[in-house]
Amino acid sequence: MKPAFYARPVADVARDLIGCVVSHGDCSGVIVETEAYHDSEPACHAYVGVTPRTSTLFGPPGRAYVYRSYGIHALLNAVCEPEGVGAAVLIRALEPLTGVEEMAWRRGHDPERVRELCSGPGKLTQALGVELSDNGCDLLRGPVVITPRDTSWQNPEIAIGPRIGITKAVELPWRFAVSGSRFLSRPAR
DNA sequence: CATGGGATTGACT
DNA sequence: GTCAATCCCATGC
Repeated sequence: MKPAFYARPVADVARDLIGCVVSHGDCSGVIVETEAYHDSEPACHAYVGVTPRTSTLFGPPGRAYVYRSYGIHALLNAVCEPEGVGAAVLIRALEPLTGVEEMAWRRGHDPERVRELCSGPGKLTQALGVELSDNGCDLLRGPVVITPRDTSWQNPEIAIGPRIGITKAVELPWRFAVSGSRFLSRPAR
């Protein structure tokens, strides 16, 4: 993934991240679901402006924004658009690729039930072992890395719809998911 | 300094 | 379908 990839409109990056691979250590998965967030709309954390929490979002693109949700889960985002704009793509679901045994162990699950390993934004960070300390890490250098689509994922069929689990700016069609994938947090429209 | 809410999940009725 | 867990941090006094 080139640095310029992330310095574009966040919804474009969200769409183009579908099919790319997220890795952490020996564990990895193909991105099958994303959502875009931008400081111009109230569902985005960056809507309130630059604070200690949102400084990562306004920082250089191509970094990880990791935050704690509901006091329990870590959620992984890729910071987008030029520095000074607060925008990021939330990674919502992965199709497990490598390190399945390790991910199942972290999730306290049977490795056979691959479908439930990374089918949600909180699940995939737990499976990969991504934590709050990974906030701000360079997605080109790691520890969390995103790499381009494999040849088998060159032209995924993508379903577009409204974002999930938010109460503001509910109408924006900024959720992107692989049509018919069995690894989504929720089925695509 | 106190308070309230949340980009979720899993357990339970 | 309902609901609690749990903690960071933005906001307001």
